[in-house]
Amino acid sequence: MLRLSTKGQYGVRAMFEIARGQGNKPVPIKEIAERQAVSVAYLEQILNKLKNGGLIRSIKGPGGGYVLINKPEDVSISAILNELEGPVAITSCLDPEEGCVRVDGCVTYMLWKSLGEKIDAFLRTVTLKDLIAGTLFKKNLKLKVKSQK
Amino acid sequence: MLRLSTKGQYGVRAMFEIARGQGNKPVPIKEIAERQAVSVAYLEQILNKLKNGGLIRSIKGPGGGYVLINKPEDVSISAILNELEGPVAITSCLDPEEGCVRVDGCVTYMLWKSLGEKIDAFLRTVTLKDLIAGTLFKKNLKLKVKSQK
DNA sequence: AAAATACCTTACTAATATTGTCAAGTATTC
DNA sequence: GAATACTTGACAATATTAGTAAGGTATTTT
Repeated sequence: MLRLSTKGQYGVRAMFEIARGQGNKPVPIKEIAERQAVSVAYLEQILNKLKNGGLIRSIKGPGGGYVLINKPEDVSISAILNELEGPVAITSCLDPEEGCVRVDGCVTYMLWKSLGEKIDAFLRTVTLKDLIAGTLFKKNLKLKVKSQK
Repeated sequence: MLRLSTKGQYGVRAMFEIARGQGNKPVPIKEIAERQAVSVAYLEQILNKLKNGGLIRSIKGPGGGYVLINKPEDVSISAILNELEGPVAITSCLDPEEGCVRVDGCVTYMLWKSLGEKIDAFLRTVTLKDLIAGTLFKKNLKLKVKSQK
């Protein structure tokens, strides 16, 4: 359950590829597509969204490609996924574009809301730099959920 | 993103209804269906899974209905969702029934794995009793993610 | 200037998953 | 034995996902 779409997954990986090329040359879409074994056409849709969201910019012409707008340490996974799939919304109640329909006293409303917030809080703490450095594993060990029932 | 299916949502609410009737009489499916404005036929599918999963049992005949097998404080949301939708698996890589196909060094593997674990850890801390008591909100305030970068 | 490279946009389609409905049972109690 | 209630399996409508296809436009290098 709670599967992330391939768009989100590929998007994060594409951003990773672009971030890795940071400082050197722009990363052409073809290169990203090859490394991820995804079609250029599909990637174009994804990168387009990220571009409109102000996360990357494109450089045309030979030698061109995509470049990050911000530094890798300033790009969170949350920001990437938000652009590609909108905010975390476990239920339609919590989707800003929909809203609560059901009558009952919304017993579960707080449950799904809390879960969504927890997820986003986590995704905000992880950045592209973490992916590049491969520090995620270590870092995660230090992130603990403290229950004080 | 990360939407939970209605099956999972209705399932949790159905379990809530059954838990609320605990100690009194078995809760007939018709009653649950009415309170949630869901068809009996659809609910049957859901309750059937929960029954096979050992979370509830059914009592036939007039006056019959569904009853929890364990106490509300021993039934976590995680257990319910696991039965209805399988374990949290953000990507197919992490689905026990599938597995990793992609070639690349799995840069994001730990990311999705960590997220999945975080989600499940949270869902394990919330039980039907919490929903009944309405303590979720307060409790959640005390659950903090401690980042020690 | 023209060719090569690379991005840009829109439309469309196939596959899959979700969200249910429907029908015909079986079991139990009053 | 009639009413109540659960049980099972097949099926269909809808929505979403995942991806293709085609025909652009913009920029740089030679």
